[in-house]
Amino acid sequence: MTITNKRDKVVQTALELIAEHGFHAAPMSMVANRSGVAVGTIYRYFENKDVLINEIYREVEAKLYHVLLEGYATENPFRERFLHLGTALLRYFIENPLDFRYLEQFHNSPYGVTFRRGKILGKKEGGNVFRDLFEDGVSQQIIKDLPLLILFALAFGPLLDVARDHILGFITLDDLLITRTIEACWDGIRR
Amino acid sequence: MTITNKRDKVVQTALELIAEHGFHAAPMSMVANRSGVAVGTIYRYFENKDVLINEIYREVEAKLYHVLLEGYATENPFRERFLHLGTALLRYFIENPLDFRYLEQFHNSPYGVTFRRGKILGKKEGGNVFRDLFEDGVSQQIIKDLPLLILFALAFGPLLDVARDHILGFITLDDLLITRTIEACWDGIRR
Amino acid sequence: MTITNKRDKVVQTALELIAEHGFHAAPMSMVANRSGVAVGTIYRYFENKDVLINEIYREVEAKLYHVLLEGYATENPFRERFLHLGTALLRYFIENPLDFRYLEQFHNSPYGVTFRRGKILGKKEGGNVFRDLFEDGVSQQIIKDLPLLILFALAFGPLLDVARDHILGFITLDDLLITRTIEACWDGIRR
Amino acid sequence: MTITNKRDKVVQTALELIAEHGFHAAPMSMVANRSGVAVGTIYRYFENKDVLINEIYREVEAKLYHVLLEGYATENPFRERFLHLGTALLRYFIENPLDFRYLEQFHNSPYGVTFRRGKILGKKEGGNVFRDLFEDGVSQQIIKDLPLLILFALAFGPLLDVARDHILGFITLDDLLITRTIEACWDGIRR
DNA sequence: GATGAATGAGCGTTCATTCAT
DNA sequence: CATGAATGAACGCTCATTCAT
Repeated sequence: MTITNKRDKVVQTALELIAEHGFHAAPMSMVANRSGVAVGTIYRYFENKDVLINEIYREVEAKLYHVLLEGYATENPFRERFLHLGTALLRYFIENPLDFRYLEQFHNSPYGVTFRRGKILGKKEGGNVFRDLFEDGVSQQIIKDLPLLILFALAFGPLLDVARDHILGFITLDDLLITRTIEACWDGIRR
Repeated sequence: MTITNKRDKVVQTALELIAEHGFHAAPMSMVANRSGVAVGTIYRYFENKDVLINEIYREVEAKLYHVLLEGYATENPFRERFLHLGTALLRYFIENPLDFRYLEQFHNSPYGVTFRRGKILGKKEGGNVFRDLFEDGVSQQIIKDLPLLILFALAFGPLLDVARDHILGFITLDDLLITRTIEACWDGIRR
Repeated sequence: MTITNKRDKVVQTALELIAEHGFHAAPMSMVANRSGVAVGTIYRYFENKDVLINEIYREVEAKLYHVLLEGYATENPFRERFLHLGTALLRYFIENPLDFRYLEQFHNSPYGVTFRRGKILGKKEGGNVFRDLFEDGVSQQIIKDLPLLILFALAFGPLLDVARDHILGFITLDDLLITRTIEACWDGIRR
Repeated sequence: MTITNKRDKVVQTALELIAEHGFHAAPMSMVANRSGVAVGTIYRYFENKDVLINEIYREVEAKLYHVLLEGYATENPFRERFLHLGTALLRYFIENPLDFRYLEQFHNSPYGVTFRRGKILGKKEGGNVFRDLFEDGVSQQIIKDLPLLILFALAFGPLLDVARDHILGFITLDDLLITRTIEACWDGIRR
């Protein structure tokens, strides 16, 4: 699936460059070069570098949410829904390390500061899923009665750490390890 | 406690600038200006910007380890030791938000790449404490039999997230919340 | 013949600045200014200052060799060939004092160290002419049997000195003086 | 003969540094360091760097003249006097390569521009020797009737070139070669 | 639409010089 | 006399952005 669309080629190239080496290592001229596009062309599609960076973020986030919600059934029992999301999240990052790295770069930068509030959970559609899930769990007295953000931290914080360690090659996650890790997170939040 | 020593003033200023706005937003000239020092003076104490940045890291890390180990008794039961470290860690970050932010900037940058492996846990004295603790816990069959890095992620990942949320003002941690959060982490790792 | 090409304007400006005042007195910003070009523009054409300096050298050398070889006939008798080269060399420097000064600055600097070996004589086409000529002269027993470098020194050293004195205004070389000087050099090398 | 005098230690160190690597490679702080002296101390003895550099020049020149005039007898025949000076000059440079290199650096720099006029020959005592010698030779019709500077170039230009080649290791001068080179210079100037 | 040459503010770093001790 | 910490102008170079073609 080669990208012919220039705009998308730019997005992809910038994503790779930034994910691998940070914002510093992705001058517009280099993005242009590797995209097979002229510098000026990038500015046709994105007003400036900030806009490009934010746009990439939005696209990655959208892709991620899309995958997370695939096969997610609101009517399933809480535990099942939690395991689904946790597993999908971890798998997505393992399979898309560039996206994971980009998200990390983004969050840990002036760009991401405004978004930080809810990390994986946002404000949009995707966000509500997490929020709904955990509010549901709390009111059903299945999980601990703690502020949402703390529940998120307990549930997903370890997953992100573990994804990073895997991507950096410090550990190797297999199916069993993934399952056991997510169940440990479950132990952390359940009553 | 105003700093009179120029070297330390530079360290403090750079720490603040970087913690708040990132490495980009801390040009040497600005560090100099805000330190009330000439640019050249910085270079008397630090060979270059990289050295300055690494030195700040080392100092923050040392301060943190010192606090963590205060009152830490190897002979105490596992759970007690774990709670001690978790609580000390979280409190330290809440009380030293600049240090927390600096550590985050550092780890999430080319500088920190080499250190990333063990986040809070390192190689030195401090690091062994964490490693020793968890290996102890595993062999005593008190905590889950998982790779160390996963245990670390479960135990401390949420604490860092929660510290960040507090520092950014999204939640307010009080003693009760701190205790409950750390106990939730405990639930995550214990058998 | 005004230069419209920016690259060449930069080369010319840098040549002048360096020839007249040395490498120190030719900061890139000044070269840019006097070229009517922005600093960044220079770096489109030359990777860095070193490259610019070496490139100028190459161009001057090429121009010089070209002139020297104009009308040079390998089949002529030795003495005639020698007089041709000596005269062409001296005349070139008198007519292109900036080139002369540049070559001097270059040779007398870290840049030129690697080239020093053969001063006027090089490795390329031009260089072989000198080498061939003198080896020919030695084997024909027309000139003294001395190491090539000493022959070069005897033959061309005085010409360079004399060119310098002329350019600096300490003497004024006319056709007669040029001829007599070169013939004196001839006396120095001939058997 | 270790130098205890601080002023002289500075002169010696600066001479070495500059001779070997050029003015660039001899920051005052480095000169101070290697001299075992504080930066400020240098400024006690030399108003500024320029003064230091000119002072070193003066000392080297004086040492050189002293050696040249050793055993120089005005009453000797012209040829003998010429050979004496040429030999002494060449030998001095071979034995004091640092002095040679310093002199070259100096002459080929803004500092030396004002002195260039007479290269080896100056204005002072030493200078008169050369001037007197050649004016004598011309009026006695022993050497060619050419401007003094041209005679100097013919007589000493090759010697300097040859000294440089020796110092840089491109040739190795022995007694025979020295003699033959100087006699070739003699051939260049004699009638 | 697309191009890429051109721009220049801004960065990290060096080093001659000063001056309080 | 001697010290060396402190200064800050100046340098080489980068890169986001513009605009004539």
